[in-house]
Amino acid sequence: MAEVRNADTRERILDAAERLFMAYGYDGTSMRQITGEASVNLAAVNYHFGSKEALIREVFRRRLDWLNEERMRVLDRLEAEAGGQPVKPSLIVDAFFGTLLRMADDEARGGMTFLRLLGRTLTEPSEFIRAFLAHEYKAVMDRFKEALFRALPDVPKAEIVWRFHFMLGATSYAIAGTDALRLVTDWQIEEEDSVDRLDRLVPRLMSFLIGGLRAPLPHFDPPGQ
Amino acid sequence: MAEVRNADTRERILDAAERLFMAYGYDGTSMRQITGEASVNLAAVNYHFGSKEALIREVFRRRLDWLNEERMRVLDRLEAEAGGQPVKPSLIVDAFFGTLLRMADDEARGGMTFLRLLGRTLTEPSEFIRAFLAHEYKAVMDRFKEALFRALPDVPKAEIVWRFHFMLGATSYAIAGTDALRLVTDWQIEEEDSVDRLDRLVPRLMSFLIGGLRAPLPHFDPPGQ
DNA sequence: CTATGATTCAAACGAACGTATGAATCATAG
DNA sequence: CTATGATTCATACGTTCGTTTGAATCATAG
Repeated sequence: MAEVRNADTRERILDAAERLFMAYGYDGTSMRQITGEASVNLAAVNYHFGSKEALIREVFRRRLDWLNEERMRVLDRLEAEAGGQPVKPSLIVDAFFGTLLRMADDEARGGMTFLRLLGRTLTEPSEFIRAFLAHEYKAVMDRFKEALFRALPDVPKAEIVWRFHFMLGATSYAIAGTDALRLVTDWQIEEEDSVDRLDRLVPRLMSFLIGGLRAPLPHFDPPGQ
Repeated sequence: MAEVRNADTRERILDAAERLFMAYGYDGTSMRQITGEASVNLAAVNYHFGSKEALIREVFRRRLDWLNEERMRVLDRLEAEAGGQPVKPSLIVDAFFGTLLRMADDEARGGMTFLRLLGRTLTEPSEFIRAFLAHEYKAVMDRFKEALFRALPDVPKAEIVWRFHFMLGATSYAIAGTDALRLVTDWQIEEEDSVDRLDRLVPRLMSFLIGGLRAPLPHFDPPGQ
């Protein structure tokens, strides 16, 4: 029995789908674009993955499995080194967002293409995609929220959750790419070539995130508290 | 000659399109959905607007024209009150992002629906939409960047532009709505009802944004500068 | 009332969509 | 070599897409 799955076809489809979903979105990318770019037959996607929905789930799973496990490993190590004490907030933020951003340099794990796809997809309209991501992210989110709760015992938990949310947004934009940056600027990012740009993006974004996370607490004007 | 355009049909189409584009995205919303929800004939969109592309442009123009003019007016007033001195960064940020967020309470100007649409659209894959938004935003962006340059003379301009970008991302996520928040939390936002939620979101987000904007500058590790 | 132009309407267009089918081709086990 | 099951392939299905058409309806000007 010949049971060896042709890994090459599967990978070629996943690579093409990753790139096209990043560029044109889920609804904006057709099966014929994907199979054309991957140089495989139109029926190959349904044969190997079952459907377009199942394909994009696999596109994400292929990268997110490793990413979220790596995030857990880094946080494990930080907590072990802290030996019972809470981990510093900046280290927790770096474990979550820094680990993500450093994927950009790792072409074997999707590199910048996957990062931009992920950045765009968190606001993706398609319900099933957001539901899928929420499910994939649940465990790692809970771990990191808990770590932040312990690291910032004086900050109300609701406030921490909101700031985590804000940090996700800032990061998504940052990695959604230069296209979105066109909203803010029209000059090419001056004196910086694109290799340099990423090296500088990480510390830039980290400063911003930590500054936001550690900002003075808001006070609510008229009614509540 | 009967030259009075039926404003009712146009407005009903725009309202339906705004709501549906918010919920399902541009590619995910069909003309038949829009005209069905608006209770108008299928051909009405092409008759009144020309095409689906022209329709979504009008959806945005209807709201953004006022928003960006209002932002300019607020900044005008702040600069007049400062009388030559630079305006405080927190006031500039509030003029830009606070003015946006306060639209949520103004149902006549789109309210929360338009805000969520805008939040989602800044990462919209469709090239022509981002190009259109960049064009619509150019003037107001330039004004606010200039104001921030003057307010923060010690911060490199490239740094300010990036941080503006990060602030846009955090805000987009915040207004893209509770759906995206599901990534971070699964509990209903506790003790807060949805009316209360918005009143608290604004000071929460503002604290975060100012904290990020005023964070210590990053230093770039190995090579450059 | 009549004429005119704006608007609405039902119906249809060709193109593109995701998916399914059954035969052809391939690699391997026996 | 033959048999088997995995994979590829060309082709087609039924649906939905955005847009167009030409007649019907409406409101107003003269």
